[in-house]
Amino acid sequence: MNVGHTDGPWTIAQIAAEFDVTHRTVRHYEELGLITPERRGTTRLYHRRDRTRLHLILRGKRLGFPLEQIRTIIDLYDAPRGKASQLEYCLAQIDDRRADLEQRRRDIEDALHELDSFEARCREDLDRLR
Amino acid sequence: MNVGHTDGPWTIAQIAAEFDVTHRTVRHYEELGLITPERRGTTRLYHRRDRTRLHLILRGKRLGFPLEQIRTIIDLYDAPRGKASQLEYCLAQIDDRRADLEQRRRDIEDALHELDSFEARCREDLDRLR
DNA sequence: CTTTACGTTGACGTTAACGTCAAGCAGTGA
DNA sequence: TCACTGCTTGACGTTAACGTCAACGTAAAG
Repeated sequence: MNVGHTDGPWTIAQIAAEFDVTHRTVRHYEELGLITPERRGTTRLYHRRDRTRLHLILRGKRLGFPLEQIRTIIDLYDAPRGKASQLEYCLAQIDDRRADLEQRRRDIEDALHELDSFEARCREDLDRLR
Repeated sequence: MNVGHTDGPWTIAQIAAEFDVTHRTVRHYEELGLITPERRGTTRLYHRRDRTRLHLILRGKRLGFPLEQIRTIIDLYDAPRGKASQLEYCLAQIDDRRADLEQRRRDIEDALHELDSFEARCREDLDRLR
């Protein structure tokens, strides 16, 4: 069986193409500390961990979060949680994040409902025109 | 009964305070054509229509849309829809917008689920620590 | 009648998130 | 060996979304 095909380390070009971003974008995220690829000599090598992070970054961007905030979020997932104080801090952060996301969800629901009723009005007008 | 209290025209300071933005921000939105307040002499007067638009703008911002895109959306709501061709254009735009919003909603659902399972893990760890 | 509070128009500054060269190194197939 | 392809590091440019003066008009209040 072929195992080396889907999980080896990836080059910056492969990563960029797969996530449909430019190489400059990937580098920018690294400059901000959002991803930290391995270095073989001077060349960057991306592992599964980096891909996971990139995935989270791009979703955060689609949701309109600034990169700095995205960094604190994905760092939270990777943060050490050995002591009770650290775990409690995590739980508090989680609550904050959830509140934010739920607000956005409400906004989206509202927008979708308005869109629905607007569509209904348009269809009525269109029917009446025939 | 008092009717004049809640629906007169408003000044820029009142509008800005009520929506918790700066006067500069309101002016910026006007520069981009997102709102077009009345002018009494040189002074701006904001009506219910402007408030509705501002409300849509700020929700769009919370959802991470760029102002230019927000403009096309709220213009859509106010656009003339007399002819069938115009109505059909509106309906097409509505579908586009809905697809976009639904994508965002999926992203949010995913993020919330990850947050849930992350919280569960944290709580387990915390329980085990006691 | 002058201060004080708001309002207005520039116009330049700032931050975020990259885009866009330029110039150089490194492996590799002909 | 040489040309080519891909990767790397600067470093400056750009766009969006305002922030931040400065300088001025005006209307009510003392």
